[in-house]
This record gives sequence, structure tokens and C-alpha cells, in this order.
Amino acid sequence: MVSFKTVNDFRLHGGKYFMPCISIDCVIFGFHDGQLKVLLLKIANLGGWSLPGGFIYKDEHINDSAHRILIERTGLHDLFLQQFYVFGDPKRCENNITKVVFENTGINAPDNWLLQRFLTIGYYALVDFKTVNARHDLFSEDSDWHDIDNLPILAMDHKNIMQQALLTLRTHLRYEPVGYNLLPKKFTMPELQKLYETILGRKLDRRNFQRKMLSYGILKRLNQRRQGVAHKAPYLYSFDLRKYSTALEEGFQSAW
Amino acid sequence: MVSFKTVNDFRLHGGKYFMPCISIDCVIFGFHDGQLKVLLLKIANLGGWSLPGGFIYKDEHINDSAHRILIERTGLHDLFLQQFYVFGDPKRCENNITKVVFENTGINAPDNWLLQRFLTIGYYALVDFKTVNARHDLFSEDSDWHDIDNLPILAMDHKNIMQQALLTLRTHLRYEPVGYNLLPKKFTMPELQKLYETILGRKLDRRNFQRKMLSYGILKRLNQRRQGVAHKAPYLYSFDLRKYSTALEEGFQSAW
DNA sequence: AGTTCATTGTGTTATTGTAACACAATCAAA
DNA sequence: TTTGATTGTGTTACAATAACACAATGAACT
Repeated sequence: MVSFKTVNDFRLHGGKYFMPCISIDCVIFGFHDGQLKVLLLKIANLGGWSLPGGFIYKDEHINDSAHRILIERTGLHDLFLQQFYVFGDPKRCENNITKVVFENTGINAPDNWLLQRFLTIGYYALVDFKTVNARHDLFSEDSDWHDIDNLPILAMDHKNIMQQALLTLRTHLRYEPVGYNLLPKKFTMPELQKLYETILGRKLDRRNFQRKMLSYGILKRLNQRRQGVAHKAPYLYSFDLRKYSTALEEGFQSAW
Repeated sequence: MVSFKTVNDFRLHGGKYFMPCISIDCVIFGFHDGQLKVLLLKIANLGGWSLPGGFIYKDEHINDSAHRILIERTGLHDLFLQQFYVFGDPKRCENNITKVVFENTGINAPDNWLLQRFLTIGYYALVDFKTVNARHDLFSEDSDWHDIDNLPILAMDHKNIMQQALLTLRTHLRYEPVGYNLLPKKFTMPELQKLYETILGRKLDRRNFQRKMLSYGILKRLNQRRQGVAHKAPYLYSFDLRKYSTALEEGFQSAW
């Protein structure tokens, strides 16, 4: 892996190390306080926010690039990560950040690799909010979680990318297990239900939810209850990782 | 659109017009004689077959590129076409066709755009077998349909791309309507069932299939029956395109 | 012209899954 | 000790799915 001392170093010489015209953008979902959140970076010197993203080393598998970017941003190795769409509108880069910066700072480098048209491969990730160690990078002056229904203005087409990711997650939720990467190792049934309700954007019946979740056979009820909570102490559950993985591969429904 | 007189013209100068390092490969599914088929191109002078593919003009939306490639190959404008995955293994191009051809013909151009590492965006398409006018191009000496379970040897990672496309189609079939683009305008219920059975790779109950299909409300039964067939003449159906489109957007199942 | 037979159209029943709802147990706070 | 929101565990009505039966059709055969 190559490291760059300054942003300009990267802007001027990064093209030697990275594939041209293709980037990766990650929509990193976390869950906290009953809210679905996305990790965003505040763009240095420009204001505005962007999705964490990066580029592909010339000999690197694209899925490894996405993992690397995720690890740099969250410190987490164990997370759910999946391609969901390639954004390939030729106009999507008309207001790209490098262009604006070069104009503002008087740099004239029309052939610079970052001024070309870029496609971006959208990945979405599910991470455990509490164990994330959010870090920003050379190009950003801050990183923070934002509620998905209260987003700041995002650069370029990142709002669109984010919305597509959310749609993908919602669809995904209907056919495959979700939760392992978004929740702590141990969690209660109401917490899992709240996660589902948040992603779907509507209330579910408590008793039917429990029955259905248990019927999938991917949960283990532990001989522990959540301590120190008001009201009746709920049982703790954890995912049966082997069965969870199988369900991820095969899906839930079998309509035909 | 640019056209090239010869293959070498394209190989040597195409880089001026196309985005670098990114290609598109299309898995074109058709249905005939109770068999699911894929349209393949026979690679000129090399033997072996490949998926129809192409490149992205520098100012072209990637989805338009895919459409253009499809039209060039099938003559069809009305088809189902969808991105399904980006193949980004850095080793996938080690045996790429241009490399082999350059070695065989003694061309030495190590910086040639086609010798770089390429990502490829996989699209899959569903087309009406009968109305397709299969055409090959400069780089292929033939094009033909092949049964999906009896494929010839495919170049590079095209076998893998094809298998991923099939998996995607199978999954798709479980949650969204499929058929409009694979069947003629008018078709019988047994023909539709055969299509489903072929994609899924197993038999379905005739009566339950019909009940379920009709329950989706995307079919119109016509006041016509298939003529000149042995045994009882089956009714003809067509898709209600408006309801079909709605179902495509919203999906069938609503597990939660 | 009548018979044969694979195929189609339509229906029934048993089983399973989902939606809607009820009540007792629990535990911190009053 | 009482209160009240919350959890654990049902039950019942309804809808969807799976498995199966029989009459109608029409080309092919005698």
C-alpha cells in the first residue's frame, strides 16, 4: 500500500498507483438509538459532506479495495460488504471535488487523472455502530454518523448513491437475514425488531416478529437476560453464525 | 458513434474513444424448445467462444453502452437489461484475447489500451429468441445460441460471469415477474410454466402454477386458443404491461 | 365414425404460514 | 407494596401453498 504525505501529493501522483476512471464509494450503515445512520466525511476546506470512498490499486481486487477503504474508515474487519450498483452517468463528475479545488487554488493540470470522468462502484456495508472507530483522512476534516432521514447536502451524486443503497438494503431485508453486522454479538428480540422496523420504516407486530425470526433457525437464545433495564428483563440472543451464513447464501423465501 | 474498418484499427486506436480499463459483458438469455439459451460469439481466428461485450464511449452513460451493445448484437430495442455485478479480479485479464493475438501476430505494443487490466461490468438481458437477429462483429466469426447446460469453453472468466448471471436470474425469478421479454407477445400457460421450470431447473405443479401466476394480476387471458396443436387447445395469454411494470418495480413477495 | 390418449381447464382438501389479538410474569420506579 | 410499561407465551381467524381428481378437448388412430 502506498501512502501520500499531502493531499496535493496524492492528487498529482496518485495516478501512478491507481486504476484510472474508476472509484469506489461506500455507504456504511450503522444502527444506534433506534436510528439507522450513515457514516459521512466532511470535505476539507470546502464544506459539504461525502460518502467515504477511494480508488483501486492497479493490482488489487476491487472487493479488496472496498474492504481496505472500510477498514481505513471504521477500523473494523468483520463487516458485511456488498457491491450494489455502478454509477455511470457521464455528467456525474462535472462538479467533482478536485476540479473545484484546482480552480480555487489556481492549479492548472487539465490532464490530471482526477479530472477525468469516473465511474463509481457502489458498495454498502453494515457495521456495529458501537465498535466503529470512525476516522477521517487527508481529504476530510471530520467524519460523523448522520441519520438517514436527516442528511446534510452531499457532494456530486452521493445522495443518489445513498438512496440506492437504502433501497437495496430494504430489498435485501425481505429475502435474507440482516442483523449480524449491525448489532452487538448479544442483543434482545426487541432490539432486533427495532432494527427491522427502522430499516423498513414501519411498525411490526412483536409476537409475530418473534415467531417468524425464530422460525428461520438462525438465532440462539442465551441463558441470560439483559440486566438493569426497566420492566421485565428480556432474554439475550445471538446469531448462530453457521446457520446465518447458510441463510445468507440461500435466502429465506422460496416462492417457487 | 465511431466505426472501425479493421480489427487492428480498433485495437490500435480505440483507446481514443473509449474509457480505459472498463468493459461491459452481456449475458443474453433466450428461450427456445424448452431450453434456456445464451448468445455467444465465436472468437475470430482463435477458436473458443466469448460473451458479447464492448466498451464505453467517453461521454456515454454505461447503461446506454450496454443497450448499444445489445442492439448491435440482437437488433432488438425492447428487452430487459440489468447490471448484476462488476468482475474485478486483477488476474482476470492475464489471458486476454488481444494479448494472445498480439503475440501470435508479432505486434509489440506493451502500452496498448487493450493490454491493460480491465474490470468488466456484467449485464444480463432477457430477449425473445424468435425475434432476435443474431449478428457477429469484427472480432467474431460467428454468433450462436447455446444451451446453458451445454456450453463450449469460454474465454477468460466468461464462464464465471455467465454462472453469476444465471444465479441472478434465478433469484430474480423468485421475487419479480419474468417472461415478458423472453416470450412472444402471446403465449400459453404451459409455455410460461415451461419457462419457469427451465430457469429454476425443476418441475412445478401445473394447477398451482396457474393459480399463482394469475393471482399476481399481470396476465390477460385472450379470447383465443393456440391453433393446430395436438390435444386440447390451450388459451393464449399476454402480459398486462402496466401491471407487469408495477410488479417489476415493487416485487412480489412482501415478507414483512 | 368412433375410439384412444395426452393435454388442458377447473375444482377440492389438507397443511402450513400470516395477521390480529389476550393474558400472565417481571422489574424498576413511585 | 403498588403501579405500569414491557416481555414471554399463547390462541384464533384467515390466507397461501401443496397435493391431488375429474371432466373436456381434439388430433391421431382404427
